[in-house]
Amino acid sequence: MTAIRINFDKDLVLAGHFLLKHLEREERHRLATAARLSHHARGAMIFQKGDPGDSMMAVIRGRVKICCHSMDGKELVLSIINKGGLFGEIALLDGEPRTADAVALEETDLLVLDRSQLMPVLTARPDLAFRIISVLCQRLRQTSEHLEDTLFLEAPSRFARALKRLGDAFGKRGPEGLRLDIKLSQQQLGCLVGVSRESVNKLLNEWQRAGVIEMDAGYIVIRDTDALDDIADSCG
Amino acid sequence: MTAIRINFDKDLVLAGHFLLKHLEREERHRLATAARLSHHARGAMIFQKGDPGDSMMAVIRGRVKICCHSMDGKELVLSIINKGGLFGEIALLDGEPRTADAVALEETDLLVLDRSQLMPVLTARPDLAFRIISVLCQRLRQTSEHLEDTLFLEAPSRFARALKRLGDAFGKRGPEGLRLDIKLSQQQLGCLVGVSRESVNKLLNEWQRAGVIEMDAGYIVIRDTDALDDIADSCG
DNA sequence: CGCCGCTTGTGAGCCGCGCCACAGCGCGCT
DNA sequence: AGCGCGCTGTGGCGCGGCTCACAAGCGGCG
Repeated sequence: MTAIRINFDKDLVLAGHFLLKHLEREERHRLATAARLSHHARGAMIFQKGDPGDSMMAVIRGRVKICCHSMDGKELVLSIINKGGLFGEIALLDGEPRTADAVALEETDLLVLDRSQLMPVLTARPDLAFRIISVLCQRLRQTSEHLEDTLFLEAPSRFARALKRLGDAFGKRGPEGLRLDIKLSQQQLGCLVGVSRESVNKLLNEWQRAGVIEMDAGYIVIRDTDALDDIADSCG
Repeated sequence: MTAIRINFDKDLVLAGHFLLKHLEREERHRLATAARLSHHARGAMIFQKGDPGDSMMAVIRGRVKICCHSMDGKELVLSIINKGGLFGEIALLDGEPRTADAVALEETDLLVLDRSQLMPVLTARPDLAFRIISVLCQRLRQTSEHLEDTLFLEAPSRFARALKRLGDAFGKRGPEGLRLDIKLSQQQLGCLVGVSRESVNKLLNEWQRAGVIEMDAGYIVIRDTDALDDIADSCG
C-alpha cells in the first residue's frame, strides 16, 4: 500500500517537473519507478565536495543550499535550491567529483535520478538534452554575474543585489512590500555574498532605519525596491 | 582559386577540431561550407556584452580574451582562449545576449558557426550534444573555482594560482622551468584575478628575488613550481 | 526553572590593498 | 632626432571591511 502510494507520488512529481513533463507517459513512468526518494533532516548533509557524483536531485519539498568551505573554515553559499529546483547535474553529466556541498536547509524530500537511468533517455530525446543545456547556461550566467559582483562592487552593493535575488527567488508580495519567504541568519546572508556577519548586521540596521527594508518576525520585507536598486547600482 | 583554398582550409580545420572531428565526412563538409572565416586585428573587439548572440567561434589562429567591465572602468578577464579553443557557445545555445566582451589579443582568425547551421546537427547527433554539455560543465567548474578563489584567498595566493593556470594553458617546458608562452602586461595579469597593477608588480618582483620565477624577454618563467604551490595554498 | 547555544547588536583596532604620485624606460611614429 | 604613449618600479596615504571582544535576547531542553 505504502509502496504503491509512493510510486504514484513519484510519477506525479516527475509529471510536474519542468525537465521531464514533456516525456512520453511510459518513458516517464520508467524513470519514476527507477528514481529513489530520499529524505533529509534540517541541517543534514546530502553530499560533499569531492564525493563521486553519479546522480542528480530534484527538490520535492524543502530547500537545499549549495555551498563550499575555505581552508580556514569560511563558508560560501553558491545557491539555494527551492522546491521544484534541480541540483547536482554537473557531476552527473561530466562524471567528475562534486564541486561543492549540498545541505538541507529545512526538512527536505528529494527525488534522486541516477546517471544510468537518465543517460539513455537523454540520448534518445534531444529536446531533453537541450533543456539540460539551458539549465547549464543559466547556471553559468549566474555564476559569472556573482563573480563580477564580487570583484567590482563593495559590500553594500553586493549585499543589496543579493537581497534582490532573494526577492526574485523567494519573495511573496505582501501588504507592506516584498516579503522574503525564507529564514536566514545574518551569518548565512553574509555567506551568500562573502561579507562578514557584522557588516551584514550594520547594513541591515542602516537600511531598516532608512525605511528601505523592515524586519518582521525574523523575515526580511523589502519596502522600497527603488532605493535598494539605487544601492545595488551605486557603482561603489 | 582563393575561394577553393579557403574552403579546403575550413574542412581541414573542422576535421581537426575536438568538437567536430567525430562527425560524418559529409555532415562536416556541410558545416564547413556554411561556416564563415573572420579575421581580427590585435586589439579588435569581436563581440560585446549585450550583443545578440547567434553564433559561436572556434579559434584557428591567435588568441582571444573574454572579459567584462565594471561601471567605473575596471576590467575583469574571465578567460583567454587559445588556438583550438571555443567561445561564445552560451549565447548561441540559450539565445540570450552575450554576457561578456571578446577581444582579439593577437592577430586572430576565427571560424564562425551560426545557430541555424549547428542546431540541426546537434539534435541529430546526441554525441555532439554531450560534447557541448561537457564543455559547459567544465566552464562552470572553472568559473566556480574562480569565484571561490576570489572570496577565500588573498591577493598573493590568488595570483599564484593564476600563474599556475596560465602555466597549464600556455606553458612550454624549457631548460630553466615552465615558460609562459604568452605576453601579458602587469595590468592584464591583474585583470585576470582582480588585483591592482601595482600589487602584481610587487609580487612579481618579490618572487623573482626569491627565485620562484624569472622574467625573460618579457615572458614569465616559472622556476620553482613547488614554491608557487606553497604560496597558492597558504590559506592566506 | 536555569543553563547553554545560537543569534543579534555595537564599538575599537588593525591590516591588506587600492589609489595616487612620480620617475625611468623602451618603442613606435612623425 | 624628438616626441608621446604605454609599460614598469616604488613609496606613502587612506579606507573598507575583517577580526576581536563583549553584552544582551531568545528559544530549546534536561
